[in-house]
Amino acid sequence: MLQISFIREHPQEVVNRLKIKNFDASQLVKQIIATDELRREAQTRLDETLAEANKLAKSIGQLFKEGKREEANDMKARSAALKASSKSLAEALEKHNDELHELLVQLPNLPHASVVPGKTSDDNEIIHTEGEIRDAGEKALAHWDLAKKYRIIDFELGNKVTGAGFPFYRGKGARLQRALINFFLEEGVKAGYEEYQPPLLVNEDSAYGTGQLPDKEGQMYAVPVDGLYLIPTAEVPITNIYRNVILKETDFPVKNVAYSNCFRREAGSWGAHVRGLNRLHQFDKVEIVQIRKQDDSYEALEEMREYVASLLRKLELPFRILRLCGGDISFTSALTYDFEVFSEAQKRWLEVSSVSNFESFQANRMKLRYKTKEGKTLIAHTLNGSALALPRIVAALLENNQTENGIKIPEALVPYTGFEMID
RNA sequence: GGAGAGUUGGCAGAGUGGUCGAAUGCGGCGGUCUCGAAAACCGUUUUCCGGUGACAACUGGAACAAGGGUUCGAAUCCCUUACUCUCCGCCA
Repeated sequence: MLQISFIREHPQEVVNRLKIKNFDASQLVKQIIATDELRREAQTRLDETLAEANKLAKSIGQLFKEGKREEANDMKARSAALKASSKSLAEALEKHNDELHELLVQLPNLPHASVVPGKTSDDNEIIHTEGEIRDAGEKALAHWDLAKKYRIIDFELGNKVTGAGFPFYRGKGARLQRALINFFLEEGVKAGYEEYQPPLLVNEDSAYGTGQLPDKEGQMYAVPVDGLYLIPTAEVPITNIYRNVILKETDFPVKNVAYSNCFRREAGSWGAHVRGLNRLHQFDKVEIVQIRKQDDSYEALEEMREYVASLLRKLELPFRILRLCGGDISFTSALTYDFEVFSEAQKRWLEVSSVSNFESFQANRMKLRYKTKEGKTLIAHTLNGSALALPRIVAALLENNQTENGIKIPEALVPYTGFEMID
């Protein structure tokens, strides 16, 4: 959510910058400013009425003490009238507040100056490519075939027990999952992140805080009887730690890493290109979250980008980094880097990580602030990134490392798996 | 799940209808003292929304778990919800 004060002072800039995201904000901004004006008027009138009522109540008390009962009773009548009008003013104010809020949440975050216009993912800029792409040859198997051949992931069994998109991992497949999770967490801790193990279900306030509600309600599994939601990413509980919090300067930088299962309904997004591990309803992911002061959040973003690159390097996977164009960047993000690894049997790039700076967009909605040395209270900046999501990493590891004798585990991972080959 | 008690400022903890945004202690910040530090002493210390004015300042309103109610007036009385604690039951 953008700050109302910013919109009020820079309406044209908001409209111009949102054009990069192919979002026509001109009407919305007009409505927001008009509603804000109504809201402030109502606030002023309510305050005046309440001020009078407060004064009156005080003098009534005084009169009672002095025994002037009759005068007091006269004033009571006036007070009652004030009460009625303050009530209707309060209702009007609340209505304006709600309306304003409803309008504000429709406005996407402003893109960073480096974000280029564009319509779709085809317009994303490839800013870095690294690693060797080998020709896996005609006989190369896709990961779903490899999974079956080595009996390490069982999709059919998942279908039977739960449904599509909920596979079983077994044997060395399960151990590979566990190894990757540990590897990612250990690397995160080494890089200065504090490890958290969050709840997998969150309440409505939390789902709202990071913007899953109301925008992406249909994407989350819900437990309505308890008012809870299954998290689509650890970002939700981890960022919500700081909901309604005012940090001190000395608390910075906040760097957290968390592993969680992630649950996504992915309604209506199934098809041939999402076979196997390419898209799941339940998957594993290690997430990094940073909270920064306003002046160094972009340094943090670059640091996170380099960190994610270092993970892929250690896993010896060929990857590239994209800077998302205005049309592909998310509603809440100001600047996003996507990481894709090349899957040699499918012969396509698979997105494995998304690293974003949300600037104050999330923090404003969550009321996450910090106090400067001078005593000013500012909205913090939030950033997060996958580091990393497992399924597509596993898909690429299986496909890229297949040999006649089995699947070779990258060296960096062997201490975690305890084996060098899946065979 | 049953019975009872509770939820106040960063923390501890007063406050049972008006003088309470809220005592006191601790912590934090600034200062005096000191070569420096500790101790002591002095001062200061929540947040949000408005208005005037604009690096300051002044001023109105709101918030004592959340929401609603009673009352001229609520931290204080009533109701609902959430959470915490104690005892019992159940249990990985």
